[in-house]
Amino acid sequence: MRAHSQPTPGRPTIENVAAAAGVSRATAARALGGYGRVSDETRSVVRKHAQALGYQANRLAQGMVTGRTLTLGFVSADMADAFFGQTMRGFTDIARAQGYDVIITNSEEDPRLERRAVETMLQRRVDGLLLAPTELDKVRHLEAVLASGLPIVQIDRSVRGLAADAVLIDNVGAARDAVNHLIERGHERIGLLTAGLAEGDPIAQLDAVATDPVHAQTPLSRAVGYLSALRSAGLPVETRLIASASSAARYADRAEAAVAGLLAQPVPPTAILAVDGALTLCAFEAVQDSGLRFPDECTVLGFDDLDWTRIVRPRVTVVAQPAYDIGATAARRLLARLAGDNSPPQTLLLETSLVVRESTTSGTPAMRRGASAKARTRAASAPAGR
Amino acid sequence: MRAHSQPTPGRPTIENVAAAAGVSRATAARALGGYGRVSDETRSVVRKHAQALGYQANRLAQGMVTGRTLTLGFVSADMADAFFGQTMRGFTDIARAQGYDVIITNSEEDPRLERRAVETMLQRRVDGLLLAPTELDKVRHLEAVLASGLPIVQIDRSVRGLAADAVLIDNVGAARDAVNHLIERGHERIGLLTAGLAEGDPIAQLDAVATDPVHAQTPLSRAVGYLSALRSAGLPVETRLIASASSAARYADRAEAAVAGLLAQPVPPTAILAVDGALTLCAFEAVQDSGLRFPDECTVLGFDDLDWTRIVRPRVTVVAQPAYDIGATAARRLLARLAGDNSPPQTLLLETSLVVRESTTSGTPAMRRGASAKARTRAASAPAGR
DNA sequence: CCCTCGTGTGAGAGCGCTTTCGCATGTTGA
DNA sequence: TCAACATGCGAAAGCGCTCTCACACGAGGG
Repeated sequence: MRAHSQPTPGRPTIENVAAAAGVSRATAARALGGYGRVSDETRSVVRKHAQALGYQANRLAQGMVTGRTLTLGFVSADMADAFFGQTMRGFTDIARAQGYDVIITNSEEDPRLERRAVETMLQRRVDGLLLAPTELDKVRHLEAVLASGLPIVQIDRSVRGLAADAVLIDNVGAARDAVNHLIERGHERIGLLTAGLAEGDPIAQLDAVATDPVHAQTPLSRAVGYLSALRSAGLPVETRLIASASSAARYADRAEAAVAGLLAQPVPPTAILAVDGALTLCAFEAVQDSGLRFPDECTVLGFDDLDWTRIVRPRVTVVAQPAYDIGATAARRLLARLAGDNSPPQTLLLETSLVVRESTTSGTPAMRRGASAKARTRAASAPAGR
Repeated sequence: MRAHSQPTPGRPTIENVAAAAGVSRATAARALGGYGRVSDETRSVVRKHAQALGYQANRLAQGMVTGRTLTLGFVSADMADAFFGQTMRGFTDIARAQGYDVIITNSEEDPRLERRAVETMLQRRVDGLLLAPTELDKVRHLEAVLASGLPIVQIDRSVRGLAADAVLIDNVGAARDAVNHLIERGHERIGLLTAGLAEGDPIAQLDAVATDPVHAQTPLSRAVGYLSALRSAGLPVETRLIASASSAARYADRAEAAVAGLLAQPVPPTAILAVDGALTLCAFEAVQDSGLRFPDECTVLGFDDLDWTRIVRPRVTVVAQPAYDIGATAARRLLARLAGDNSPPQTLLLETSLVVRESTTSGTPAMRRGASAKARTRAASAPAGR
């Protein structure tokens, strides 16, 4: 009763097209799919009828039989974030050019959500997966994914021991360069605003991270660069110049409180390095509200070249990440894997650039205060050695 | 040869699970899918084996037979844009909570790309579609989509005569409120930075838009609100106070040139209303570079409450759009349609808020210059009447 | 003139799943 | 004790497509 009274309950199928064109299903499929052999005449007839019927191939069915869905998955941390927004754009631009569409989800930096997201991607039979991993260790579920033959490309961070490509920046080097720039400008008392440090001695933690900074949370790798630059320059490393927002409430009040702590010291830093976009914003606001003259008494050098850093006056020197290129490069890597490239996993480090602006060059640099601060500092605390 | 020697060429199927559990395919499917009748014991046995095998249901196959893919499509204009980023977030958050994943594409405001994107979504058999339409007229392809039974929800703009839900803001009202705020603060010479006006008399164009501002490009609807506020207040409307970036290179140099034109006038405006996030940024930078004192000699009131508007000093008064809520509301609307709601199409107008900051309240308002400017203006140009 | 070959086409299997239908049980009420 | 029914399960169809295989046909070589 229900079976045959609805000849076209939904959308036209290739069967309908074939019937209209007076050929078999197989021929119609060949004509539209562009494979096998079909005469030119048949092809154009079939196409005409497909057009007339408004036929749209069912990609689910195609995927079932070919085993390819022409779909990629992207497990981002937060797609409303500027960095990931740019990355997504780069990724989808390249993917689309090759006929791939992208399913995008947020992990919100929550391992449970990430795991669920990856499962969904598997169920949807994506051809490849882009991932900003939340956990950098003991990630058996990702290894299982790779084992099943699904290529993964990581961005922004990279899981230790996972045999998957990664597209990153040189976090340690970028932070080191930034701090060196501050040192060249005469700063000797440089604060750090990072995220994800646990309770206890931050320097010990960072030295632990330093043994393998590539497989660390981004803010910590950058913190390692900060430390390294100070040490190379022979500057003392002070625990109380290191502030960290808990990674849980990373972008919230914790960061504000952390910076406030830095600035409320008897001898505040003359510069603060903030290691991601949100923290940079936070540091800038804190300095602005602290009563210290920006940038003369205390300046900020941040990560991520967001709009506001070049809008405020004086403008803010930042480490710019090639976010779009990270996405684009990751897409190309993934597509290469899909095309059969099975060379050993690569970790690509993209170039960052230090965008020097007035916050670190304008007017009187912090040298004057820096010098006096330095004297007091030396007296107050023993140089933090190794 | 190839047929049976590879028992598990890819991932385990429900057949494998059934075999392992010693039941039929049908029973295994029932146990895992949570439909039909299965004994508790069988269910747990099947689940155990599914777990052990790492079974992941094939959503393609499920989609084929059920006709539902649990996938939604989102044709955004530019996912790297802050407004759309927030909207996406709201949309996906709500969708995911109901088990839906989202395929996201950019139209780049290009009708051709939009059309192709919509086609892809159809081929992928999405259950519903979210769209920021690029063309607001003669959109037969969207009508065809609706006719095929696929629900569409529009955001940010709305196609004339399309029987689909839309989640928008009251652009005219928001702009009018903004301009009224400026007028209350004593401004009488208010410039407009919009986009998408063609060559020729801008006022005539806007009056045409005013007959149906809901189905107009967002910047133009807001321009209509600007005009309306000026007229209600009895202020003259001057063509040369209206600047427009071409919609093609909307966010590029054209906008800069347009603002520069505004500011280079013998008697520049004391305030500029910029009708979207990018234009606001542009206007702010232009004023900053113009030599005019901001905000005393010339201030800016913008759309979209982006980071920088509250970072710069003095901070900038803006019309804030509830971008996240737009996405979330649209998702709820779409899900309601999927749940069977077939009431007549709704157009939901979400509330904007005027975030008043120092750019329009600080220090000496522009009244002083405004007064003298007014005198000169009246002399120089006839009041632009209807 | 027959055999081979290339070309275009159709028949049919099968991708992994859901869902209907019917059958074999076990349970209940008269 | 037997009809009536609920319960759990398996067989099999079918979603829309791709792709292998076989077949029909005409052209060309021996």
